[in-house]
Amino acid sequence: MEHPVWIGSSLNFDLNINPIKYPDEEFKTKEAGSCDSIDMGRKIFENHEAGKLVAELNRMNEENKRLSEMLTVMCENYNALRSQLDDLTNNNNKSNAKKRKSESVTEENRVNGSTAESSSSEEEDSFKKARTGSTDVKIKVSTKCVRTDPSDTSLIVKDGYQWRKYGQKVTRDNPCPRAYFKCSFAPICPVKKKVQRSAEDRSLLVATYEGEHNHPNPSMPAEAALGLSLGAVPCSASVTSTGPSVTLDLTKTQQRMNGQDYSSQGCKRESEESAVSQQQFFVEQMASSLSKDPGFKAALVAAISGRFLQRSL
DNA sequence: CGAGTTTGACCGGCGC
DNA sequence: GCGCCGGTCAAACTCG
Repeated sequence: MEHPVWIGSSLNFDLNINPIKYPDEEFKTKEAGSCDSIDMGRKIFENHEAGKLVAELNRMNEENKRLSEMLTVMCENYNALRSQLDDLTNNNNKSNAKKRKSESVTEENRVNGSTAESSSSEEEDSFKKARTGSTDVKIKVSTKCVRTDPSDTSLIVKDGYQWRKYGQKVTRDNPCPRAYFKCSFAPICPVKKKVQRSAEDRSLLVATYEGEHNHPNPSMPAEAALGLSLGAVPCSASVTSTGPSVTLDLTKTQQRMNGQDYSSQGCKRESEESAVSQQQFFVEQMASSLSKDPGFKAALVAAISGRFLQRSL
């Protein structure tokens, strides 16, 4: 990673840049007194330009603050909506499971009867687990159908996660072998995956996922990961009397992740361990996002140039 | 040599 | 109790 490793929750870039001696300054000292009227005019012009730049910087700073606040509000709204969606999905799953139990529909029939989309997904409770009596532990089961080349014998469904195959079996109702996978991206991830070709349509790979990942998807884009899991990252670029500084206030982010604010949104971490690893992941992603953000770069350049101007006055 | 895959053996649930 | 079946284990094997 080319980005710096930031320790602590608050990042502060203090741009204490040593005054740079411009060739112009040398010219001034050498020929002091010889061109007073020209120097005066230049100084007035520079003061005027610097004033304009400082005003522009202040304006940008205000706008940045306003946008940060808007972003925070948007993310809070998003989290609230997401928790509502989760509740609705859970309720739906419960009713679906009951329905399927009564109808005695096998999973294979359901999959074959699904739409002929190249890729589809749905979630349901494990009625198999319910059958075995362990109704307390609800394992999330989802299926995904992927259309592949029928001549391709590999049972690989690309979903961004890292899987380790631990078994293969030919089942009674399907001549195609079923492969068993465990998630190997995180050592304690409980998710399992079964992949089997559809008996009726050999070009259709049916992947059945059991359980939920306790880690982010390794292939998830940085922006999506940030938006889904963290919300806004408050940051500001400012020019003060003591000099310009760019501050990333991650304390708010941390509060949101660990404190009441975050948990009240229904986004509780599953374990402390995963929370710590996720924090590290997010900090890296934030650094990456900021370094790519042209707006952030512009603000930084403006702050540095403002500092130069102040020093040269 | 270590990590991942293959494959036969084994285990537990279920129906008869 | 027995056989069937799906799921898992683990030793052997392969590959980089």
